[in-house]
Amino acid sequence: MSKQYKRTLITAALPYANGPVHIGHLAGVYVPADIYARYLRLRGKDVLFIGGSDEHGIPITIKARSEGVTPQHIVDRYHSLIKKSFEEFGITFDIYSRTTSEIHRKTASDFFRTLYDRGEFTEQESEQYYDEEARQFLADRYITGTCPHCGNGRAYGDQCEQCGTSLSPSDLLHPTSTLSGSKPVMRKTRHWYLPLDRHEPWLRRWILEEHREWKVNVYGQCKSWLDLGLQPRAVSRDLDWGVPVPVEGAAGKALYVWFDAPIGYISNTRELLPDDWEKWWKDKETRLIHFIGKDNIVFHCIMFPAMLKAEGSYILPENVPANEFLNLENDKISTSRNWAVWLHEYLEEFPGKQDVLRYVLTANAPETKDNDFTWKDFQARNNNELVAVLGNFVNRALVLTQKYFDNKVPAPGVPTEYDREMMAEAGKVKAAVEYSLENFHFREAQREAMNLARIGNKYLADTEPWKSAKTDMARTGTILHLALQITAGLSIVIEPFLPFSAAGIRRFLNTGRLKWDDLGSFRLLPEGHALGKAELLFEKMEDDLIGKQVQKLLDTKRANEANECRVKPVKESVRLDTFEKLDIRVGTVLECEKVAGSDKLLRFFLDDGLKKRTILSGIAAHCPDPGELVGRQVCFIANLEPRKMRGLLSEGMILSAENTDGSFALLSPSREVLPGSPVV
RNA sequence: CGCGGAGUGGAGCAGUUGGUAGCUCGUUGGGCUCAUAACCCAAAGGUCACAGGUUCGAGUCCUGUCUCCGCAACCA
Repeated sequence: MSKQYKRTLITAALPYANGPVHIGHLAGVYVPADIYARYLRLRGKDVLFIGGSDEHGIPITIKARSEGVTPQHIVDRYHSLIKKSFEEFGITFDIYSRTTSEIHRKTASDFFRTLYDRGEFTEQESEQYYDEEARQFLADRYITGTCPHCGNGRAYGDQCEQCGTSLSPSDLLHPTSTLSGSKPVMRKTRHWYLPLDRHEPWLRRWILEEHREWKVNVYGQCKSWLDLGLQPRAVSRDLDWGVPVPVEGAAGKALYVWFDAPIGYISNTRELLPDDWEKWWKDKETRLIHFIGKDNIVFHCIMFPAMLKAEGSYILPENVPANEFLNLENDKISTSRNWAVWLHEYLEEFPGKQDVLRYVLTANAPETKDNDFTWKDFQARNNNELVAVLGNFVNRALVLTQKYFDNKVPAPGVPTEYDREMMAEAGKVKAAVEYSLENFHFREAQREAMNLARIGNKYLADTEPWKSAKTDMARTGTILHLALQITAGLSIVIEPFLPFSAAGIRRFLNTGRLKWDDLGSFRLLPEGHALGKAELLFEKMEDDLIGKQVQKLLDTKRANEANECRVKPVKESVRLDTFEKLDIRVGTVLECEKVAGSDKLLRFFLDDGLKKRTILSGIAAHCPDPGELVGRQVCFIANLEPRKMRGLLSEGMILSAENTDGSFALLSPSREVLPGSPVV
C-alpha cells in the first residue's frame, strides 16, 4: 500500500453539539488529526483538514425541550463554544462549519435523493412506540418499563440493566415514555433503509483483504460485524429536527443523524471550496483519512463507505485511525455526570498552556487501549519533561550564547569526532519521527521528537562549554553554534506537536518558519545572526495549582453522589411472617470504641436487658468521637447470626439511616425505654 | 460459553515476520554547576494476567480461564 497520492483529505469526527469538547475528544481525535495535518503541511504537502459540528438528532431536541428553548438555540450555543475553543487550542481546521448550514442541507438532501432515485434504498413499514403527548416516536432508550425476566421496574427499551437481558420495547410490561411520562402507543411508520447486506461482499474484500494494515482495533471490529452479517439499516427517522427526507409524502421525516453527519465532511469541503471541492472527494489521487474514536468505527468503516460506494462517484477512506478512550482519574469521562476536563475551562484556567495539554494528551494517547488522564501525571510530564528536558535545553543554549557571545550565533570551528557523532545521532531523529507519524503512532513520534532535546542536553553536559570558555573561546563557539542549530531543529520537529512552543523558539532565535526538510541540517542559523530575547518556554507547575483541579473533580464526584442517591424504589413485598422473623430491640450503649487495626469498625457493648452484648458496626468514619454515644439508646437486630470480624464476634446489627449525602443517623426511640424492649 | 480490544519492572507505555525483555517517569548512588533544585552517568527493580500446548527456542503462535474497556440510544 505504498501508493503515491497527490493530496490528503483529513477529517476529524464531528463533535455533537449538545455539550462542550473535553480532553477525551481531544486525545482521541483532534490532537492526533491536527498533528498529522500540521506535519503534512510542514512537508509542503497538499492537505485539507475538515471539521464541524454535528447538530441534528434526537438528543438535541430533548435537551432543548428540557431547557425550554429551540434546538437551534442549543446548537448555536455549543457550536460557537466548540469552534472558539478549538481555535484557541490551535486545532488548525481549514474549515469548521456545521450541519445546520444551508449548503449541508442541500448536499445531504441531494445525496439521499441520488441514492433514492437509483434504487439504493429499500422501504419498510414497522410498528414503533409513539408518545402522543410529546408527539414523537420513541427511540428504544426513551422507553422504560418492567423487565419481563427479572421484574425490574426500571428496564429500558433496549436492555434491562439489572439482569442484563437485551430487550425490544414491545417486551416491556408497563411501557412509559421518559419524555412525557405518558403511556406510549404502537403506531405504524415507514422508513428507508440502506441495505448493507447488499454491500457486504465488496466491503469484506475491501477491508479484510485490501486494508490489513488498519489498526487491529479497527480491523477486528470490522471483521466482527462482517462475520455477523450486515443488516439493512434505517436512514430516516420520524423527527422534525434534521434534514427533511427529500421524497414526496415524507413529511415529518428527517435523515437519520448518522446518515447526515458524515456527509457534513463533504458539505464543509464544499463550503470552503465551492468550485474546487470535487477533486478532494472524487479524484483517485486523493487520500482520505478519518480520525475518529472507537465508538465510531462501524459508521466510518462500513456505513459511510457503503453510502459513498452507492452514490458511485466518491473515493473511499484510505485509513481510519481510530483511538480507544481516555479515562479521567480512573473513571469514565461522562458529559452527563460532568466528569471531564472541559477544553474551554482549561483554556481559561491555564492561559497560554495549550502545548502542555497537547503534549500530555499525545504522550498518553489511548492508541492501543483505554488510558487514564490524571492531574498528577499532567504535572509530572510538565515539570519533568517539558520544563526539564525541552525548556531547559533551549534556555541553556540561549543563556550561554548571551553570556559568552553577545547573543549572536558564534562561528563554527572544525567539529570534533564527538561533535560529528552527536550530529549523526541528531540526524536520525527526522526519519524516526516521520516513520512513526506516517504509521499514526503519535505517542512514539512525539517521544522521538523530544529525543532531540535530550541529545542537546547530553551534548552540553559532555562538552561543558562553561569550562572551555575559560580557556578556549573558539571551541566554546563551536559547541554553542551546534547547540543553537539543535535548537533551531527543535523548532521544526516539535511544530506538529507543540506549535505554540515552536513559535516561541523561533521568536527567541529571531528566525522565520523553517521547512521540515531543514530538519537534521546544522546550517539553519548563520554565523553572526543576532538572537532575540530568551524567555522560559514552560513554567513549573506547583502542587497547589494541580491540587485545585483535583479538588474540583472531588467536588464534582461528591455532587454526583448526592444526586445519584435519590430515593430507591421499594423492594419486593414480603409477608408479615417473614418480617416477624426479625427480632429488633432497643439497647443502651455501655461502651463504644474503635477497633484497632480497622478504619471502619466500631465495637459497641450494649445493655440488651439480658446481658452485655458485643456488636461491631462499620460506621467509624461517621463517628469521630465514639465515646459520645455512651448512654444512648439504639435499635439493633438481636437474632442476626453472629459473625466474626477482625477476630471479634459481632452479635447483631445496629440500625441507622443513611442520608443521601452519605452521612448517617442512628435510630433511637423518641423517649427512653427499658433495654431489651422489642421494636414492633 | 455473543463479538472486538486490552492485561509487560512502583507509574505510564514500546515490543515489527518467535531467537538473550526495551523506553519515559519515579527510586538509589555518583558527577556537573551554564540552566526553571534543572542537566549528565550508573545501579536496583519484571517467573511479560493465569494454566496448559506447539517448538531446539514464545511476551510474540495454539487452547482454556480470569479481569478491565467497548459493541450500530447518546458518547472520542
